[in-house]
Amino acid sequence: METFGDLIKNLRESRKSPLRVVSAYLDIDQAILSKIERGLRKANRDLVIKLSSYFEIDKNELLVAWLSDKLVLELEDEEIALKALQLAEEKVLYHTKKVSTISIIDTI
Amino acid sequence: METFGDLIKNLRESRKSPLRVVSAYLDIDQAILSKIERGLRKANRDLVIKLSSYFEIDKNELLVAWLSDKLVLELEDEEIALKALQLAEEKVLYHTKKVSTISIIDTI
DNA sequence: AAAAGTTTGACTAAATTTGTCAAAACTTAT
DNA sequence: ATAAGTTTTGACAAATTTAGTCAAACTTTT
Repeated sequence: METFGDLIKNLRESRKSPLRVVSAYLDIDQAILSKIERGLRKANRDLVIKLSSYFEIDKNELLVAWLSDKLVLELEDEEIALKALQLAEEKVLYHTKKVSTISIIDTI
Repeated sequence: METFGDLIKNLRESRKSPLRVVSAYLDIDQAILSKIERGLRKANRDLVIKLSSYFEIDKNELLVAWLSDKLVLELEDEEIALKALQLAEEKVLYHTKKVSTISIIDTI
């Protein structure tokens, strides 16, 4: 399964852009980009957005790849990982539902 | 939906234990426990395990509640939260499968 | 072998997290 | 009402983690 780092490394190589060029565009040191590609450093949200703009790909698609990687990192080697993910999903769904209910109430 | 903080606060109150007593058992300042209960501080893994032992409840159950809260925190208000959770699930499943495949190969 | 590209590690700076404490604010019982 | 017990708050310092910088070492391409 492709990590965020793999994804942007593949994108960069398919475009034959050297680290030097992409990192200059992103305004970061090329050592950092190299490490991000190999999963040794985490990108931040702004950087992900800049990357989507550089490679001209959908912003949210890249954000999802990046965020999911962050989640997996948080889970580490926990054997309870799947259960935690599922409960987190329920919590997010609950929040969404709650917010939209409030929105509906607000409009009445 | 019940957060990790709510959960342990409810447990503590149902047992009529003051913060002073529980925090002494956990060997932390009671201010920290108070903040953890209200979601202003994050517990760490060891503390969660101590809590499960104090309240005599299943360790993994409490760890799932805690980990899922951490995941939700990581997602913040991202509208792409659900997609990221689902992709993270796929990544975790892939890892698991990969590991077990390697194990099988190793035994041959 | 020279040039271009990538990786590594050491170092500093910045930011975040964690722990401590005491006073303030509540709550409950007398 | 007040005293005692409990919880919350916020300021502060210490510790840990994360981010950025740089140059040398290593690898690949020409």
